[in-house]
Amino acid sequence: MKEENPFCRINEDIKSGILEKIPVEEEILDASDFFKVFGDPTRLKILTLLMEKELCVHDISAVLEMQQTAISHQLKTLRQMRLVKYRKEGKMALYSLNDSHIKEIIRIGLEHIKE
Amino acid sequence: MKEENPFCRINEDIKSGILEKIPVEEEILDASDFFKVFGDPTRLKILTLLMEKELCVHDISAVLEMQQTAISHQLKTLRQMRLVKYRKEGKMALYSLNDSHIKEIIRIGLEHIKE
DNA sequence: TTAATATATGAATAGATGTTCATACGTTAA
DNA sequence: TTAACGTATGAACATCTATTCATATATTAA
Repeated sequence: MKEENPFCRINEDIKSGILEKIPVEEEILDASDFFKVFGDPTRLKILTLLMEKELCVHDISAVLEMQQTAISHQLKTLRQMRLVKYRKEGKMALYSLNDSHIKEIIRIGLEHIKE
Repeated sequence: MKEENPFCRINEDIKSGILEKIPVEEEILDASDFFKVFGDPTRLKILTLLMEKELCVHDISAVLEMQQTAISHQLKTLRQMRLVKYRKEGKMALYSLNDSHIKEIIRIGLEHIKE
């Protein structure tokens, strides 16, 4: 009879038991992509700005003192990840937050680092 | 007299007004580093595993079917960011979650992607 | 139309990052 | 001590990514 769990090693049954409880691969990949968005200082700054006020691209780049193209590229990422939405008003594109999860996540993150 | 706000552009007063409301540079950098941890699939898998159960390094690498060194490197990151803690038991290092924020953040992330 | 403004985007580049490989360290058993 | 196990770590490498530069698109005013 085959020996089981000789050391710290788990057997196949326990392994599949644990695997059943955690998110499937696709969910993990989607979630890590989602969190990755918050993992860049520029994007996090943009998000905290938009928590305060709807802003156009130029204003964001002015406040952050960064180039407009850099901001536009990051806004594209934020749009694709559905974290921001925008509306056109004349030449301007006015950006705002898309979703209530965002404020909550940022709040928890800021809380964590203050401990 | 100097013209103000000719287009969408904000002036210096509004700019500093907004800047006062968002986290300072250091907080942004710390928070984005914190979020960055969740932005990698391997680390997110490890965290969801540890949400279920205290585990040793070998078990984690067995369940995730990844090399032990890869897991160890990521555990180092997780330790440095204070997301996990560990205790030694004989040869083994038993890892567990360090902080209640973590479950909450992961829960919100998973909720977001299901929408 | 031309010019100015506001934004978007592709390509290039430099820097960051995750995994692997080799190896070292610490513990326990023989 | 030697051997096996469990873990950690530095270096190398390939991949990813954020910014910059050049440029395109769209809108508005002159």
